[in-house]
Amino acid sequence: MSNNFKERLEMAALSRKERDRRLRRDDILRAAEHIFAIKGYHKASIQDIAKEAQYAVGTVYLYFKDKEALYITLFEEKAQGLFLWVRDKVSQAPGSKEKIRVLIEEQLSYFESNGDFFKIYFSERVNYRWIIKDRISQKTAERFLRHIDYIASLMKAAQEEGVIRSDISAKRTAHVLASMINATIFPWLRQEAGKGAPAARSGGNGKSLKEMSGFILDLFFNGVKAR
Amino acid sequence: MSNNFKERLEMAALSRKERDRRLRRDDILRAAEHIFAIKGYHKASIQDIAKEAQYAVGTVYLYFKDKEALYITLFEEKAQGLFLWVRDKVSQAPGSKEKIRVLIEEQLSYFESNGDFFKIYFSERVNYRWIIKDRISQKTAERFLRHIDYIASLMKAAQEEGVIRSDISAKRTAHVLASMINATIFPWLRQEAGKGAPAARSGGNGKSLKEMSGFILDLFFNGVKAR
DNA sequence: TCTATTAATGAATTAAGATTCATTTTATGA
DNA sequence: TCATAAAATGAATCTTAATTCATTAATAGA
Repeated sequence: MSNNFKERLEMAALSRKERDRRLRRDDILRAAEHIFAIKGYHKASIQDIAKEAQYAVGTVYLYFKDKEALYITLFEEKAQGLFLWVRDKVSQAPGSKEKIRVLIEEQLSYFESNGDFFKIYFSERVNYRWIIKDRISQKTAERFLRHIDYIASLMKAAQEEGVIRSDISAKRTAHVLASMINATIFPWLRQEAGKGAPAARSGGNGKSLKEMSGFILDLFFNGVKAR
Repeated sequence: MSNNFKERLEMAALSRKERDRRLRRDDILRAAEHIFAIKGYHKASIQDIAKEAQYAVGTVYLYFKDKEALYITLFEEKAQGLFLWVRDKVSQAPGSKEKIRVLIEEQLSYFESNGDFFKIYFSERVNYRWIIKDRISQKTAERFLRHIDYIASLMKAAQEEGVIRSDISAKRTAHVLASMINATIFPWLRQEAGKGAPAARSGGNGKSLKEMSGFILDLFFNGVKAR
């Protein structure tokens, strides 16, 4: 959780006690992340999470209202981290085409180094639950749509720069790009799924996840037509 | 359930009693389809389903071993229907390019006329659950991968015909196409999600789902690059 | 019409796991 | 060191909903 500069600053400003509390809370979040990644939301029990974090069941409730709140907090913090990370990197890239390249590359890169969150993200976020009303679905849908809006703004800029076609909706294009990223992760995830964190190791096609960004960029820009 | 020719033939061959039993089973499946679509697997209770089907709770158990079996049966039958439908239509199309067009179009078309299954499919199938081990995840993953393999075979053929590029993996391309279809459904689904079955009505962009196949085909073949 | 057989019913039972809270442990500071 | 407050514990409780099964209703054949 406290993994970026801003948060470290915040931490320093807290009292000893508050800092302690934050540390324990983060222990629990970390444990939850791991358990949710392995079992999924419904199969993960508070017992499992408490054991993993080496606390008693009751302690978990001292830090989180209930299981749902624990899940949502975890998801929000991690997703926030992903989006801040990606936006930061993209903002540093020069032109539109380069921004798109960086977007793809850094999103994959973040996933590659956050194995457990990665699994959670994929088993929930992609879960097109616009239909269903519970709090978790609401939150994940919100987050996702905000990300799509951001990508759409990049697309818009790229259209204005004449880098991509202007005869297609920026938002729809954003959806397509986001999906292409997922699609490419798919087969990679399967082989990695065998065991442990998917991070770092090089996959069946001898490629790390990040290395696939070229493939996505190519397909996104040029399509599949033979030339 | 009994919605195709083959099944109607099978029905005719059964005894009165067996036919009766099949009819009731289908009542329950139909009710389950609706309830699962509204609430999702976990929130849907057997009570809900029984009430919807106008049977008692116990009756449901006369026809299905448990909730999981009910769900899997439903999913399998519907997914089977989708894939048979699509394959049939595709097989009637002439060249590779045309087959791909028909694939996209008919998949959208099937969804458009099977609203509830459509919701279930999207809230479960896309749920990249390679990670998680329960029976439902296994089944949906299996089905999905079989479909991907089928699409990959179309891609392979298209490569051999020189219709699409040969420097990219057919399977990865299949994943990308499948995802593009989903991506396009996304925004459409959101507006439709408001209420009722998503079928038939024309969406916010004034387009029915099926009408979007042109957009997908274009993007898939030509990419987004300005020309 | 009258059994016997089969099917349907839904109240009662189980199961699983989330949540509480009285008790115990640890930390603080006088 | 001791008294007090804060934090942690985990067995007991509560919830929710799946599953069962003794009872009732429907059906079929004699």
